[in-house]
Amino acid sequence: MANKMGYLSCLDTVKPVRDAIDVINGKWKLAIIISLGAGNERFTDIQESIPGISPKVLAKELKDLEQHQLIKRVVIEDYPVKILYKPEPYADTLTPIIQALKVWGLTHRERIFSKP
Amino acid sequence: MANKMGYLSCLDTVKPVRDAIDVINGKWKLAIIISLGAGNERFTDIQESIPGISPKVLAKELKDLEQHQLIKRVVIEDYPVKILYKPEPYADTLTPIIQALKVWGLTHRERIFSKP
DNA sequence: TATAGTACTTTCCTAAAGGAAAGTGGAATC
DNA sequence: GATTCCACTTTCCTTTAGGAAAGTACTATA
Repeated sequence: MANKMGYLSCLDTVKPVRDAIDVINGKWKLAIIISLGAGNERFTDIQESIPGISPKVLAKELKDLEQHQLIKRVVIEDYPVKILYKPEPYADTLTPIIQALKVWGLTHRERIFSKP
Repeated sequence: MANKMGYLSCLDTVKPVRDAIDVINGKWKLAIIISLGAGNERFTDIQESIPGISPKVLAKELKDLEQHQLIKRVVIEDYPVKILYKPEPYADTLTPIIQALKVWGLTHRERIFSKP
């Protein structure tokens, strides 16, 4: 039996792209990964390195990223206790995505400012 | 004067990445670009090629993408009138992002299913 | 004793995203 | 005359994202 669809299938690309988007969705997740990648480890440092993020949102996104095994929360039993967030090696696999978005964002901004 | 920040700056990456995310945000925009890239042009074809998308959402996202000059809406004055959506050349610049997301999505899914 | 820092949580609120279902208006087809 | 196709729109509703501001529990420091 022949298939009856009049449209062209694109599921082999749409589905994995959607899977990726479901993990790194929202305004903040990649920014947090980038900040950790730059070396920030403390809650307050991460917060200050990302302009506009509130502590509530940061706390929630950190939990999400931990669940996806992209970062880990490390408790250092000093006095006082220190809490560090570190990227897991798995977070490195996001580098191509971050790079592609960075390049595109830069040229897009150029385009917008150069042709009004 | 020295700077007083205790955190590491990552704005040179965070800002362009956020710019890009602001354009391709949501669950559907990249899927639509992919569908058009695969050759779908008609509203109903696009809708059927992307499982789960509703006509309301599709109509809204198409308008967004047109405003960002990533696609164009073409009216063909036949009887009856035909409406075609075509990707602009600028949409091709998203290919590296789509590719990176596709690759990541595929390996992520493998990872999830192979290690429970 | 007072102030400051750390890592959050809590409350309250608004806006945006998005799903479900039905409807619309024309033209074509049965 | 009725149904179907196309490209949407409209309405209603729920969920999610996210901002603002204040609070908390602990410790350290002046």
